[in-house]
Amino acid sequence: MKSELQVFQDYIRQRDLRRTRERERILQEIFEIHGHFDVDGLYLQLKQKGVKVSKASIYRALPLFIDCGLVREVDFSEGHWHYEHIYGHSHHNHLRCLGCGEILEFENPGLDHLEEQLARQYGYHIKGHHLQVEGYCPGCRQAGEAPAELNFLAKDSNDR
Amino acid sequence: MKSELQVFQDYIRQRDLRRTRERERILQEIFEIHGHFDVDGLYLQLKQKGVKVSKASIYRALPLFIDCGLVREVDFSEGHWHYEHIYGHSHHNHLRCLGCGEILEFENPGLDHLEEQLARQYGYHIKGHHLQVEGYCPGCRQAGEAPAELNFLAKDSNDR
DNA sequence: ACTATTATAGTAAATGAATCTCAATAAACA
DNA sequence: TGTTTATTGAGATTCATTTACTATAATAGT
Repeated sequence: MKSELQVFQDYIRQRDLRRTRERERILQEIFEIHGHFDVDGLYLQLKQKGVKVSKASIYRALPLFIDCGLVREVDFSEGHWHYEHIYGHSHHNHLRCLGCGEILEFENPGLDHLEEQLARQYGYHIKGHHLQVEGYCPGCRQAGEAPAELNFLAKDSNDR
Repeated sequence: MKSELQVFQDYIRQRDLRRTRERERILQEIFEIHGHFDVDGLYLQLKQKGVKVSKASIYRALPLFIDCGLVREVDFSEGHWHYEHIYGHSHHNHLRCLGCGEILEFENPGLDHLEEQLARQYGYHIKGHHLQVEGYCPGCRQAGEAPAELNFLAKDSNDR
């Protein structure tokens, strides 16, 4: 399998773009990160290592990485985007705890089938999907299970 | 079934909050909107009708509507949040065209089962999920099916 | 109804993520 | 080596959202 750097270089080559040490250093850093990241964290992490890259360059590089399938947007929370590198990982979705923010990853092959069905049904050419499930982890359940008097929305039995 | 106004009033009553004409007017307007909306559009729509409500009030009211289950965030695109009213509608997901932005709604009962499975597997108390499928609609397919030379990411057969 | 309390509205200022401008730099290539 | 032009960094800018502040008005108690 190509390395992420090779993928990116191929992408660069096929456009009017240029290889630069900044972009490749940013890409390297992203693939050294376990889990999710945001622009600020990435910037600080590079700074701590003495790598001089401006935030503007990070903001400019991310759409390229996304466009060539190396990175994807995970979610927009806390007022900004969170990303993850996806190249070399099988597609997965996220289960997020609304209490502590913990994020678990899980796979759901059933969604492939759903995509096929949607493609047939609506004539779409499906590119992908985002699925995020939210709830409270075992440790946060008590906090999450709001006091009964707040359950004014008398949902029916398929309440989830 | 309770009206959305009643739901909101119950919610208000059970907190330290107060009923105000502004919030109830905003809520009414939201439920008159077909489809998705954003703060700016909602504000203009109210303005056109001669309703004087500040954007700040809209921004302050939305979290309340979301908290009591009347409204939900749909996605963050074009630099701001999009919402929809959900009370009285069965849960659905979105198929969005990356070309023209068209949004189709579809249901997927299979996700209920997924939620149950995740609850069992990880001990989570699941509150809900967001699923968004992306692709190109029949009219935009040609634009979306990028020139072959750009498919440098040699994906395998489960490419979707 | 009158009063006290305090949540809420509106306005404008503040915040902060993301984008853009522009001059200097450095890839790419003849 | 020289030319072309994409890219960088710094700072300014934009724009959605939040906040501070003061006036208002909703609620509860009398």
